[in-house]
Amino acid sequence: MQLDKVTEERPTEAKRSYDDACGTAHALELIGERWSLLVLRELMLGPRRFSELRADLPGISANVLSQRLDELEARGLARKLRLPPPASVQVYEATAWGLEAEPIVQALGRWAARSPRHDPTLPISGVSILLSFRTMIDRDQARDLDARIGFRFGEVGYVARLRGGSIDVERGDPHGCDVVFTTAPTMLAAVVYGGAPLDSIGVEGDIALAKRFTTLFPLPPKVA
Amino acid sequence: MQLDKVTEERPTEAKRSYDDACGTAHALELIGERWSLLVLRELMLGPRRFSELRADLPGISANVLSQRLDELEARGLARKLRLPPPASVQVYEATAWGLEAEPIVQALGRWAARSPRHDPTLPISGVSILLSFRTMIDRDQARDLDARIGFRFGEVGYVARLRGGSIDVERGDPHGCDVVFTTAPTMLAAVVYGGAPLDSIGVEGDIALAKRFTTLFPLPPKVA
DNA sequence: CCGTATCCAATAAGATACTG
DNA sequence: CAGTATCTTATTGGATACGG
Repeated sequence: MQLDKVTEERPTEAKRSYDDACGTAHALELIGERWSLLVLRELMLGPRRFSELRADLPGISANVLSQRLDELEARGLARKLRLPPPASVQVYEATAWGLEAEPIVQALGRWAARSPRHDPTLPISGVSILLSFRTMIDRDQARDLDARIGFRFGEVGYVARLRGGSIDVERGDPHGCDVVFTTAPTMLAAVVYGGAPLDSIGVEGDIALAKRFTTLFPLPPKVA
Repeated sequence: MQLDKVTEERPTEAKRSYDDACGTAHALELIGERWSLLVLRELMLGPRRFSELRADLPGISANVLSQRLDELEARGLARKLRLPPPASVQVYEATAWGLEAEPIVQALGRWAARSPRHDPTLPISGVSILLSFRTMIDRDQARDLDARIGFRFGEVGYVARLRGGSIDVERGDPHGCDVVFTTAPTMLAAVVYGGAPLDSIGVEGDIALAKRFTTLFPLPPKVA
C-alpha cells in the first residue's frame, strides 16, 4: 500500500518554517540554509559569475550553488542578469536589500573572531578579506588616513578608499592607487592577521603606507 | 567489494566544515545549524529549562533540542547547570561569549523586518519580543524616558529598564514597575507592531506611559 | 566553457515512543 | 520532567551526464 510515491510537489514554497514571528527566525528562513549567506557575501562587492562563486566557495557543489542562487533570487536578495554584448555572460548580482545584509555578515565575523577554534590559515576569498577589513578596522587608528589602496587578486582588481576611519571597496583597476597589493587573498590574510612579513606578498607604491595599513585591523581577544 | 560498511566513527567533531578562514563562515560552523541561534536567543535573558525551551521553540523536536544544547555547550556558548536545592532543577545558561551573540540576533532581526513576506501574526516568545524591543527602539524618541516597565508572560516576569534611549531587560518580579503588561507575548506584539488597541492586553499602572511605550518601536519600510 | 539536471550515498532533521 | 532510542523523511554533497 505504500505505492504511489506521490512525489508530493510542494505547490510553491511551503518549506520548513520556524513558525515564529521573531524577525531573527524569519531571517533564518531567508538566509539560514547552508551556504546561503556565504553566497550572498560573495556578491557583496559586485556581480559574479557562477564559476567564480564556485571557485571561491570551496566545497560547494554545483547543484547546491545553483539551488541557493535560485532561492536568493526568489526571495529578492539577488538577481540573475546577462551582461550586454560583447561580454554576454550571465552574472548574479545582489539586490539593494541583499546588500543590506552586510551588517549581519559583519556581526557574525566580529563575534566569531573571538572563537578559540577559529583557524585563520584556511583559504579565504578576496571578497571575504576585503569585507573583513570593513568589519575589523580600528576607526580611531585609521581616522586620519586618506588613501586609495589597490588589490590584485589574480585577474580581479579592487580599490579600497580609506577615509574618515572607514573603508569603501569596489571592483576596479587598482592602477594609480597609493599602494597596490598583488597577492592571493590568503597570503594577505597571513600578513594582516597572522603577522607574516610584508615582503611575503607583492607591494607597489608607498611602502610605509602599506605597513601602516596592515596594522589597522586588530583582532579581539580570544574567549578561551 | 563495497562490503565492510565500516560505520566510520568520526573521532571527535570533524563535521562538515566550510574550509574557509572567513570569520562569517566560522560563525556559521558554530551557530549555523538549524535552530542553533534560536536556542541561544532563548537563553539571552537568563537560564531556561529544557521544557521551557521546547515550549518557546514551536516545532523543535526533543532530540534536536537536545543535540543543539549539547553542541552549544561543546562550543562554549552555553552550559548546563543544576540549580541549588531546594529547586534542584537543571537549566541551561548562556556563557558570556554566548551573550555576545546578541548583535547577531539584532542584525538579523533588523534586516528581516524589511522582508515583504514576514508574517507578524505568528506566535512569538517572551524573550523574542523583549529582545526585539532592544533592537527596534527609536533612541531619539525614547531618550528622555526613564521608567521601569514590567511584563508578566504567564508564570514568568521581566523588568525592563528604559533609560537614555535604550532598554535593559532582566527576569524578575514586575511588581512596583511604573507600568506592568500582563499578556501573552503574541498579543503584546499585535499591539506594538500590529496596531492592535492597548486595551486588548492587560495593563496596570501609568496608562499614558504604557501608550507611549508601545509607540517607541517603529518598523522600517518594507522592501517590496 | 557555462551552467543544469539527474542519480546516489551520506547526514541532518522530524515524529513518536519510551525510560529513569 | 528531561531527555534517549528508533524510525522516517528531507537535505546535502559528489559524480557525472546533458544542453546551449
